[in-house]
Amino acid sequence: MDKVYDSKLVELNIYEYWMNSGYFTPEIDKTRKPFVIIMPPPNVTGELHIGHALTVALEDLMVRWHRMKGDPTLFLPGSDHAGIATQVVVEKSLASQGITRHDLGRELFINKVWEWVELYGDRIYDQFKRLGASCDWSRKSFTLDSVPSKAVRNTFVNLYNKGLIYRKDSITNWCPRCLTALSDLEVKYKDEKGNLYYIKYDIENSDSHIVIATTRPETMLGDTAVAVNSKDERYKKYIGKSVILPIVGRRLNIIKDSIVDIEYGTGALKVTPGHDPNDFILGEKHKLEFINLFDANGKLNDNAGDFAGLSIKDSRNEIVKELEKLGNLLKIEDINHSVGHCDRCDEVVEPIISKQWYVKVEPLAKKAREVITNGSIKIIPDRFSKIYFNWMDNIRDWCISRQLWWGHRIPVWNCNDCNSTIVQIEDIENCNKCYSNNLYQDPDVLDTWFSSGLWTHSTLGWPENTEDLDYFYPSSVMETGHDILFFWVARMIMLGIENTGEIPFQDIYLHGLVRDPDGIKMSKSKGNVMDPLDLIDTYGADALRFALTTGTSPGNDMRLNEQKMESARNFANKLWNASRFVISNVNKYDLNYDFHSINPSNTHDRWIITRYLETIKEVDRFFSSYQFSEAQKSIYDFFWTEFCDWYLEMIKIRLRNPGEKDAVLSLVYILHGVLRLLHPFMPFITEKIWQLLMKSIDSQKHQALITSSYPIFSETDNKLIDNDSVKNIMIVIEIIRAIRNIKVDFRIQNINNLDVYFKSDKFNENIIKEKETIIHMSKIRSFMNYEEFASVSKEKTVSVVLSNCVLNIVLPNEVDINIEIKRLEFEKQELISREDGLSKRLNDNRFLSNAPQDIIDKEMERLNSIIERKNRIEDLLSKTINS
RNA sequence: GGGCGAUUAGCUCAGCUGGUUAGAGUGUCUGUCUUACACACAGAAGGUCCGAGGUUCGAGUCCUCGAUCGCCCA
Repeated sequence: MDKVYDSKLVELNIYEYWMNSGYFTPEIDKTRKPFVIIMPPPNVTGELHIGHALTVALEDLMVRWHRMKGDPTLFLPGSDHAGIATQVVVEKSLASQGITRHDLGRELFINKVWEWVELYGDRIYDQFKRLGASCDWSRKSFTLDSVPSKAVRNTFVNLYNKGLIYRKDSITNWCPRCLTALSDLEVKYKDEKGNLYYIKYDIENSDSHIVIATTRPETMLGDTAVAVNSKDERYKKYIGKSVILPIVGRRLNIIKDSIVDIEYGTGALKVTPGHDPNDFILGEKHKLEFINLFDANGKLNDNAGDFAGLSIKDSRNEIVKELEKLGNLLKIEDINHSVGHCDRCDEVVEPIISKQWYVKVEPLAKKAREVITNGSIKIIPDRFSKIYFNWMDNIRDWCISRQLWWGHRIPVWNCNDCNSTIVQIEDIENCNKCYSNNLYQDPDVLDTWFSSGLWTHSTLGWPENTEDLDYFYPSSVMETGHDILFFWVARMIMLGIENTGEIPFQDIYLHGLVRDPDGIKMSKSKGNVMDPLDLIDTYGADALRFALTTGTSPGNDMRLNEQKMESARNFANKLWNASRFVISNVNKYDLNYDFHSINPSNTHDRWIITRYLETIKEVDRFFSSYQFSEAQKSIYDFFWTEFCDWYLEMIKIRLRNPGEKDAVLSLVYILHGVLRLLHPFMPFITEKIWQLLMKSIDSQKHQALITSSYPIFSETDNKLIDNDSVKNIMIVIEIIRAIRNIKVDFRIQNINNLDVYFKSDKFNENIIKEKETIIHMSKIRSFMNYEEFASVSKEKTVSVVLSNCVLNIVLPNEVDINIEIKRLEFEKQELISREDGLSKRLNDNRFLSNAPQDIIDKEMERLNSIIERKNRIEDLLSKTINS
């Protein structure tokens, strides 16, 4: 084994070994409940980013834990066609050759996208493999594969037939760059600086006028009314009259509506039903005319008169100029307002009227709400339930049609001859009614999230009643980022219940965002992304995974930086070297490693095994309650501090003695356990070491770590729990620490020239047994019982009072008695203040009558031990002063 | 406007049924190449747990109010 662990030499081989051995594919065993995670599908042409790395780290650790616990475990991978994103990428590439998708036409363009998918589609899978994701690749799925596509059509047709999908002319968010409708969720509102334009609308046949204020003056071309609040004294008199729309000259009625906010702007509202969601509602209510100003390419259309052909952005300037010229523009104010942007391309979204397909969500949402309320599905962390309810309770219909080419085409045909609309699962040649073949399919495709919403069951074969669907559905955990709770998780619940009648998963685990070292969201445009593949190259996949799950809690954002990566890599190296040490010792012995019969007699071994078993219990508890970071920390602390820093050092002297088989057995026992404990967090290095360890203890048979058993505390382990050994080792550690401290305090070089004497009322025997350990680890010359102390010069002696014994340390030089008194006084003061606090509590009747007995006992014990120590120090002080 | 979260050591964060002297990583300072590991070892310093009330024998932890920052929804 090399002195430094090199992840590059290990990871690829190990992954191939697992994959070729078929460890990722579960065996269906109907007598056992499977553990299933269906991976959130990444964009098929996307690249691995740090969010994926976190997702894999968390999912794979759950998956590996369950697999090792013996559950039939399925981790199902797949990818998403990502409608807009993929289409935009391919369009960009075509643009570099001067071609647009319209030049190619729909069919050729889609072929181009498929070519792209063929070329890059596997890249993201290869990247997931580098992270160590133990997915069942034989079951991988793509949203445009035939089964998921069939699921999409079935769902659409079912919902349509139930009246839950409908088509309607309505006001929709529309992205002028992507040239498609968007759902409400795909619009992100940002506070921005803008202007409030005050425009004068002259009252017809009158000298007076009304001033309206607007942030989007260009939409005035589509105004069809002016609305005021009937309680507004300023405008009451104008209700029922008309104004003349500047530039256009159209006559607009002045209507009243209580929705108009008297306080906002001038209190008079221009009503543009074609281009504002609120005005749309007003328009329907008051039966106003709806004027659409934009064409499908985001330019102003003929309804804009002289402005036709301008882009939306340009039209604002032109119209403002014109209003100014006409003297209708009174003033421009700076304001902050909330502006909707396209989630995908960040362009300002325009509300326009168009014919779109919608899902009537309310009936679905009702059931989806219920399964959280009644606990059928649990959200971790729980606080996201509230956010979920809040959304479900204010839900609006979901616009699912997109004016794109790449995606699931809507299964709706119209007959040009008889005008009928046919909605069905299978492609159609002839009209159902008139048998005409003069049909055309709805040109739109479905929102990508529509197919993603079926992911929990479409990946398992639905709508067919497959064995996979029967066995693996519903899945165990849906693990994903909290940012897509509505987009995805909520819709999977709605559609999962709708399609299968069952919940799609039992638990939802939501993770936070990975941010850059300054806490800023990573983005390519900001240039602050940390590339997971670079991090893997530099530090190893294990280190990346470990770093991503260190010190985090569910749902909370985390920052990643190089220090964390280094720290994780250092831990891997520590594991490597400790294992190197263990294995090198194993090779010196010919032992029978039967871990079931382990029962060492030495205190060191009994102590470390007890601590190991306690760690197992803790880890199991943390894993079961989704506290992965805490589980990881338990293992880290046990391994590094107790096992490496103390146990390994302690037994080094024993290992010099060739008869010490128990020490080697215990070493291997613990390492064997630690590797299994750590495997879900650091799969590669643990598997590699496992192979080396297994080879060294038994070259005949060895199983892979990935399929070995996760350590679990069992009843038979109880006999190995030895609290007396723990107590003894605590005393030994306290003694060693105290001696080391004195050596530093008195600036004694690290040479073995000190004699230390000790005295203990209760533990003399136990301490003397550990004499060699103490000498070795504190690097002193001798360690003896107090009786032999008489002959030693008191001037050179420093005394330390510990909780269970007193040490007298003889230094090479005389000790300044004043410094010694000061040191003892300081300790005494500290003990007195603690004693005061404790005795106050223990004299308080309210504490005694209310606190549970075990707490009172504990406090009592502490107080006694403090008093005892204090007395010893006082004793020492009086002797020191009097000598 | 409504909701959620965060505020704990210089920095980044844990701390999930309220109970020792509040922890870790990292950084800083002092030593050490002690034959598993300098990606290491030994030791040290460093905290009014955002503020103010309250509940309780006991509060970083529970409740109320407030401050600052962030996020979500409208």
